[in-house]
Amino acid sequence: MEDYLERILELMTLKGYARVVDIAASLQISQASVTNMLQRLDADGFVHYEKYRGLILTKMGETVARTIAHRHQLLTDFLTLLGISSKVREHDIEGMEHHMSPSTLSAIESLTVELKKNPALLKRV
Amino acid sequence: MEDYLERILELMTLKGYARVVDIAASLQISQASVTNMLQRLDADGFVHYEKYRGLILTKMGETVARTIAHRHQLLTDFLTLLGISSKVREHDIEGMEHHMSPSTLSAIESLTVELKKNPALLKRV
DNA sequence: ATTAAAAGTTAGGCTTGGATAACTATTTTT
DNA sequence: AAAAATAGTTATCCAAGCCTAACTTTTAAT
Repeated sequence: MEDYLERILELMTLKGYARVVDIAASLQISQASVTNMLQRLDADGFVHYEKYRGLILTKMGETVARTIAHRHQLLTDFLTLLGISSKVREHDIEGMEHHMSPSTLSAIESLTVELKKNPALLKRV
Repeated sequence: MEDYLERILELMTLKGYARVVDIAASLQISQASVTNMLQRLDADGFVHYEKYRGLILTKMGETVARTIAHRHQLLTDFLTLLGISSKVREHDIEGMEHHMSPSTLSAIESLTVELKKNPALLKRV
């Protein structure tokens, strides 16, 4: 569910709308799976979805999606700083991001800030 | 599967054997689920399992389990250094550990080493 | 040695999140 | 406006991993 919300926000931002076919291509899953999940996201109040007509994020859906996107960015920054290649980085973030608590994330966030100020230390990593 | 191997090694080390009932208690799942997974671990060559009689790790199973345990310890060290409370820490590690690539892990490992040498920086995190 | 308790197993079922195939609706092309 | 192409939906199925209930085996107590 989080992956869907993340991708929907991304498409919305990029193109102004998020179609089933685009979400499916972006997540590399079938359109049928997307339709299915959209019905759940609607039932759970994260999107308003009208069949054949499209969807928009609800207030709540957008808030959640932004939190997820922020988390993703934060992890990207951190792993980039550690010199992890973009492919491995994306794979790892994909796996980890939905399981990390706010306190761990905020610690990593401030660690990243400090590391950016300390290239000497980073060179040793 | 990794969770099982990790816990089996832990019980083996701690008590010299790993019974179904102990694995179940430790992972907080039913005994039935444990039996089921042991059959898979045996089929996949990670343990030798004889029903009603117990189990031992194969060479391969032990190697894998040690790798998993090392990874877990490494993440524990890192998050401890960041000041994450043990409860949250365990929860997060549980979620993340099975999705991290060797390169990310080794970067975090050497980062942890460097951070230990730099308490001034850590204080700011 | 019998019975009771504990441990282990099997069978069958549920949920999540995927898939394919067949169908319907919408959009684009001619 | 009709036909073709694209998009979206529904129905049905699958696998992983968990569950409970019912059963069997082993161990412990009397």
